[in-house]
Amino acid sequence: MVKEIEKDLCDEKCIHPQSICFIKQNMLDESMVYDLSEMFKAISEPSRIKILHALSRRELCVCDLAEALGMNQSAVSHQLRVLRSARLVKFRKEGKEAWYSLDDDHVVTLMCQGIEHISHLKEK
Amino acid sequence: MVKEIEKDLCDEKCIHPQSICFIKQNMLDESMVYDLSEMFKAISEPSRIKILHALSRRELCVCDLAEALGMNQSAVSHQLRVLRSARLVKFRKEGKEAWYSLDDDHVVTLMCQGIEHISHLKEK
DNA sequence: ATAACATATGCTTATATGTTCATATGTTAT
DNA sequence: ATAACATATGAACATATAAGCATATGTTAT
Repeated sequence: MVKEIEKDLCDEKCIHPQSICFIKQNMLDESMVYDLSEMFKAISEPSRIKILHALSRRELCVCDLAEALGMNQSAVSHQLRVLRSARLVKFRKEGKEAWYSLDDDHVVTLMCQGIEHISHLKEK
Repeated sequence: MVKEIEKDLCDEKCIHPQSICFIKQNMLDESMVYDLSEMFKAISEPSRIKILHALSRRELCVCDLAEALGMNQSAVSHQLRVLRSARLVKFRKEGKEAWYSLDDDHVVTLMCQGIEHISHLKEK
């Protein structure tokens, strides 16, 4: 019976059919893989990490971010666009200024866990 | 006194000197940003996500990974190399085969939290 | 209306990275 | 020794992306 299922899921070339069947039965679906990828990609770029970390402390305008992080205005704006489309930050306009803040604390939580993890590795 | 510190840390161009000082005083150091970036980059690539997820279930050889994930052997091998240098997977040789497994449960924990997060978003 | 300013964005360039192909390395069986 | 096999790796190519420049958009003050 189990053999039958394995026969359906695997082809003859399999070296370890059971392993392959097991993986195939437990795979993440494509859209989950895609979303995970997008999320981690969003928080894997050094300048975006700095921006998110800064915003985790307080709401900031583009110009302040640029000045504080030593980036030029255009670069910050481009990265904020990426963070916006990943729904990680939101903003409100106040006159000429755009004040950005985190849209999603959860992602910063992930980032902080990453920080803990790395601090841990460094202690060793 | 506080004004003095701010004067040291900010230049005249600042639009909101206090914000900028605050960020500068609380910045992640460069090496942390770099390490975070490397770690998240390692788990932000679709094929690497699939590989890590598969390995989180059981030890697997290259060929099984390739077959189960529908990738060619070379692509898997290249990605395993990336994961190895990020110290996320380890392997042992057994005859012709190389059996890979996770080196670091913590990173998979991060991945799982990502999955929970996204599932949560999708429910809304 | 005009000037000064804050931000956004299209375009370009430089660089990074994933995949494939061909091949090298190392192992097992005959 | 040779053939078959599993894996690793170098080279080439295609694609993605970050950053800078120039400029557009929208706001405020005069």
